[in-house]
Amino acid sequence: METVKQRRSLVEETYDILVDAICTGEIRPGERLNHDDIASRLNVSRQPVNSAISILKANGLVEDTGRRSVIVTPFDRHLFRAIYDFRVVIEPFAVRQAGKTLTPADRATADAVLRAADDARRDGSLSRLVQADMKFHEMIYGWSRNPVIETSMRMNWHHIRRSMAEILRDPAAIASVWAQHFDIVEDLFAGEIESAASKMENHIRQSYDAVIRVIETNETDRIEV
Amino acid sequence: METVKQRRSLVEETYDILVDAICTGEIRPGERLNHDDIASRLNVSRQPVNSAISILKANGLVEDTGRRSVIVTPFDRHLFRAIYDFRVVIEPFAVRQAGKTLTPADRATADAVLRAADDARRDGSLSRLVQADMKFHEMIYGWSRNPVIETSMRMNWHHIRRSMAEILRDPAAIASVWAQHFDIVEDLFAGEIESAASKMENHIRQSYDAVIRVIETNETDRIEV
DNA sequence: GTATCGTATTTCGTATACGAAATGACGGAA
DNA sequence: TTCCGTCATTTCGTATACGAAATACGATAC
Repeated sequence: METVKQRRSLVEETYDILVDAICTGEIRPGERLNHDDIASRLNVSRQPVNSAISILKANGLVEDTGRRSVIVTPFDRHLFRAIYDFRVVIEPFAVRQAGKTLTPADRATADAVLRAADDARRDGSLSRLVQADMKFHEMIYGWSRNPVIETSMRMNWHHIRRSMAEILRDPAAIASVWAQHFDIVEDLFAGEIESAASKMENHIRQSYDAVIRVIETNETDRIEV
Repeated sequence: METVKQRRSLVEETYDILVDAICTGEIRPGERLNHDDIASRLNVSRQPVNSAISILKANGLVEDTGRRSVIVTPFDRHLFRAIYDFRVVIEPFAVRQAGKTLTPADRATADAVLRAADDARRDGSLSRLVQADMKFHEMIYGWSRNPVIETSMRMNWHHIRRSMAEILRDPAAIASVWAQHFDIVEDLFAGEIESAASKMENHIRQSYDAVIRVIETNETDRIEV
């Protein structure tokens, strides 16, 4: 017999919904979060909303204004630079660690992830494409068997998601990104760990350049207080 | 004129107190957190305790049992391995970044931190020594001007604190740790960035070995459910 | 004596209540 | 008209209330 599905608490549900709303831009940077409003919209009381917002605050997705409401932490070019600098180091590290324990059985996972991206490309679904990109990198984190990589990247991905949609608007960029993902997987399963790691490093550097290009182009759109 | 001191909410106060209690071992791994109990002990209502525990849960310091209480996440040798593997990569990275922007004015900060450690050694205060060790590394994170390093290491430090006290019980280890810190600072201000980075890598590897040694020796003490 | 079930008690999650601080609106004085 | 003070309203943080689920305990059957 199997165990009963663990009911998620309203706090967790609320938290996830708010994270998503922030990452998709449904709630804009700088916008206020009104407890009553959110509570009635989600059809819960203010109490779970309050707890969820405490978590968001602890994670830096919203910030205190010193007044009577919190706001969505504004986009910050410096933060993106920091995240990508960080990834340039962490992602190749994850690849090297992954290479140590990888088994042929993991190939199936990789194929599934790559296929999901193909499907999303065909459907032209931007959000599924972002999802697939995240899944690819999370797969590598998982293979690294280092939970610290996974948890420390989780927060970053919330921010990355906030920009990723912009990059993947360009079909050429999409093709290039997934060609690189494919190469990295190939190298990994061929046992060419160092080659995979350095391809990953290049992959991140290129994404970084793309993000910066997009942010600088859209800069005027994004300056909002 | 300076701004009025922002009153901290009971949630934040409670959170900090609980983090501290967990890290010092006052609440043991595996122990349950009783809302009523904590609330009356801290002289607040259950509501801020509830929110604080939600944050602890989101950060992995406590975990759901599926029953009616959360427990302090048990010590996990695998986690320490993961944290130190991670640090072996991140700390030298932080040093390299720090080297890019370091100015002679930062020397004063470094001296203050090193002196604080000396004072703690003389007083034989273990907790202040742990504090000083953390301050040293946080100083480097700060110099790196990469906020991601700082935030991703914050959670890890909670866990590191849970073991650090053990290492620093050995006077020889204390001397060695701080000699290494001193060398790293010297190299950094002499502009020998690569040398500083590689000394940092060795420093972390050695601390890692020390942690593992301590944990393995004390293993029997620590297995508690 | 042991196993099993029913009931009392504890404990948590969520809703609601309440007070304090921030915001906004209005009106009077300069 | 502009500035400032007062009062009404909104909004948040925290406390308390309440129902549901988990645990503890005791009684009954074997």
